[in-house]
Amino acid sequence: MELPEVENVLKTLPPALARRHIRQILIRFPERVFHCTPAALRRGLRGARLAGLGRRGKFLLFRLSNGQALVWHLGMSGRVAAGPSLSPRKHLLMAMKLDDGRFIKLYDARRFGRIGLADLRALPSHPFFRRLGPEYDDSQLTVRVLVQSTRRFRKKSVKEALLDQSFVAGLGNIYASEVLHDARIDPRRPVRSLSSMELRRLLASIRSVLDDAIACGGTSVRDYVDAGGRKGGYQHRLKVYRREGLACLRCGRKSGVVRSVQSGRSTFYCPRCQR
DNA sequence: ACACGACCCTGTTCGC
DNA sequence: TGCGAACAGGGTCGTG
Repeated sequence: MELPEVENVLKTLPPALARRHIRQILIRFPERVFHCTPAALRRGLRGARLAGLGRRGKFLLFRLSNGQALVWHLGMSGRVAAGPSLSPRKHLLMAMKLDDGRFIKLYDARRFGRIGLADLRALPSHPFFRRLGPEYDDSQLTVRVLVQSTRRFRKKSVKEALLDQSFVAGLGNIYASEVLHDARIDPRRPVRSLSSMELRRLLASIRSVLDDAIACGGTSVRDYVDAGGRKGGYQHRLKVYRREGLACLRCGRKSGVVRSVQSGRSTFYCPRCQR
């Protein structure tokens, strides 16, 4: 679940859920609660009123009127659903019963996700967020900031830097490959070796690819669905991700897209037009 | 101070 | 068809 998918999950949760009071909390995988005890999470949520939704990087925020927020990182397989009953219970991570009788249900098949409670006024210092880099659309994020940031990385490739949430928050494995193809940069290049002109292209591509993906409702390459159970549409726009052996959609090179592995994760790129 | 691999899980797809 | 291996929108921790 990357930034565009999280963004679409929050956009597709029924707005009517906000302003409802939380009556009951069910936590089925207490080992997935971090930085506070499950009891403290329960105490923070019970009786509170939902005040809106937010996002920071890949974290989804359920803002509460008591100044706190339920924070959820969806991991690889997080899903959310709202409805009149608790079923289905398979892979249910936690649920909140609201005062209109409906449930907000958080699912996590692989249990890589994390939930926690954060004080909204101190969000940046919360352990979940302390090391997060800038949002992709933050006006404070400039080429100059990126140039400065690349100096921290001794050996890291530009692909690995894009996956590092302290560089820019929100990119994951699909969009890292797509962004680098859009920017015509070889993913294996040491990020330190990029010129400021290349970083300018990289930043522009981060913004355009993520904006497009959000507008398309995210990428459903496997089983991602939004809060309404609907698939995204960006999988039809992917230029390289999971297109190994197929022609490059930009330069036309036959069997152009190559798959390699970096830090144990697949990278897809065109060796002709990405340099 | 870094870089790397192992590890946490379940589900689906692939190759023999 | 069966069965194990490989792989999957992620991140943290221990080790060298």
